Amino acid sequence: MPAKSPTGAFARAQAKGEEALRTAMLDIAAGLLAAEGPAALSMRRLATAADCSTTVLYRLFGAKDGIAAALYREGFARLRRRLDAVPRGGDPAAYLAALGRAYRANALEEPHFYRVMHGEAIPGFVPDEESRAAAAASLDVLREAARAAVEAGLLRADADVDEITDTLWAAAHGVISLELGGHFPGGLGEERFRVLTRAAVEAFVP
Amino acid sequence: MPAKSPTGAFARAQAKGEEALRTAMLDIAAGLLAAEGPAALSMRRLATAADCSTTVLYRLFGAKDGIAAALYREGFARLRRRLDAVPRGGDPAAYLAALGRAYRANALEEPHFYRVMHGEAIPGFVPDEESRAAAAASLDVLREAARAAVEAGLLRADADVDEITDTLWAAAHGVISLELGGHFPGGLGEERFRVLTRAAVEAFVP
DNA sequence: TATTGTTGAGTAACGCTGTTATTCAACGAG
DNA sequence: CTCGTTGAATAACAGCGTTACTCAACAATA
Repeated sequence: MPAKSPTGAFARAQAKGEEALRTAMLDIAAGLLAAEGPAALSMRRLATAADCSTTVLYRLFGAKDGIAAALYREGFARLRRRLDAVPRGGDPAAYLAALGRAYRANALEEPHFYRVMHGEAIPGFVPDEESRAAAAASLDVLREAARAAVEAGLLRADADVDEITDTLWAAAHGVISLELGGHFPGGLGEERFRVLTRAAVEAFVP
Repeated sequence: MPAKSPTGAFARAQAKGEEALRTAMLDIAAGLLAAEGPAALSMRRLATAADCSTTVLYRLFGAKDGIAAALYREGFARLRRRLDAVPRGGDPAAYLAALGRAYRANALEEPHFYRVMHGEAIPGFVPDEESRAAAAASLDVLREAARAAVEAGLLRADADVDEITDTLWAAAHGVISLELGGHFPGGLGEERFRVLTRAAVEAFVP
């Protein structure tokens, strides 16, 4: 095998145009993040992993913030896919509970991603408006589930759907954030998670 | 004034022994954190602000983690003082609401501290068991308020006090964390905060 | 075909970070 | 007076984000 043959992920994706290159680079970054945590997300480390120089990264993402933003959006996109994949059975209450479990599972299976999605991990990063809108849109299916539950008479008819949605999101995120922060010694478990989040649902039961 | 005269905060505290020195250094760190954010918390910056070398910091705190741990505990100590200062009027429900407002006010007035307290801000820092125990103890007054509310018959008698406490904490923290993350465009306001956290209380009302 | 202009990547540097080995000054004990 | 200890400063190491400079490869033009 000739030494000059391009074998890196960078060279392989380079032939397919800039967009493919960006995607490939983001894949590498996501892999690095999931495997080794946010500390491994340095420009040099990333360039080495992709077999290229840091210049390429700056052309593709502008700066490190660009990579952080891409990972932020990727994290919420994964969450969205995860939530969308939850089967909506006939029972709206069971569906809401399943969404909660899926949300938590997504967070715990890739905690580094969850931390990036909530401002931790990458020091100076603040998502722009568009990214935050995309993040909020990841919860569309939750909002729909809340609406369905109201219309099915399972939740109070006079309750605001947005209020329900935000309450549920905050409750789930709050518990998971404290769990990741180590504030529940010995972990939490699905049952305890259900207990600590059920108030957010039950308060809206007529 | 002779140039050799010790005028820095370091020199001033040095005369009072090691513990005073540590306290003074922590004060400087807390000021730097509150004023300029976690990015300003570098060993060199801190040493410069205290008019000493970085060596002193390593003797006092071991490593940067030591400073992070100290700020973590300081943040929760401030929270505790804040919550303890809330006047407990006769009405347990109003007291619980006031505790919630105080918790949020504390977080929003010094958001950098709140971020340090919840793992953000200082990349690699993970609090040890003792620090986390102290953090949990900051909420003792909330636990007491929950117990009082149960005993007053305001909350369900069969409800577990720890369950109520954790539910309230997670609800408040979840809303505030999302608020700091920019997920409520245009901010939140006390009224909206009350709305989004009231489910955590109302679910326990008999 | 020869020349020019453009695009894109690599190198090396700047100033910053956390950390520590080395050096040196001050002080108390013998 | 000398010795040992304590504690602070200096300077160095590797790594960080970022970018100015350099050069090679290719397209367009004369």
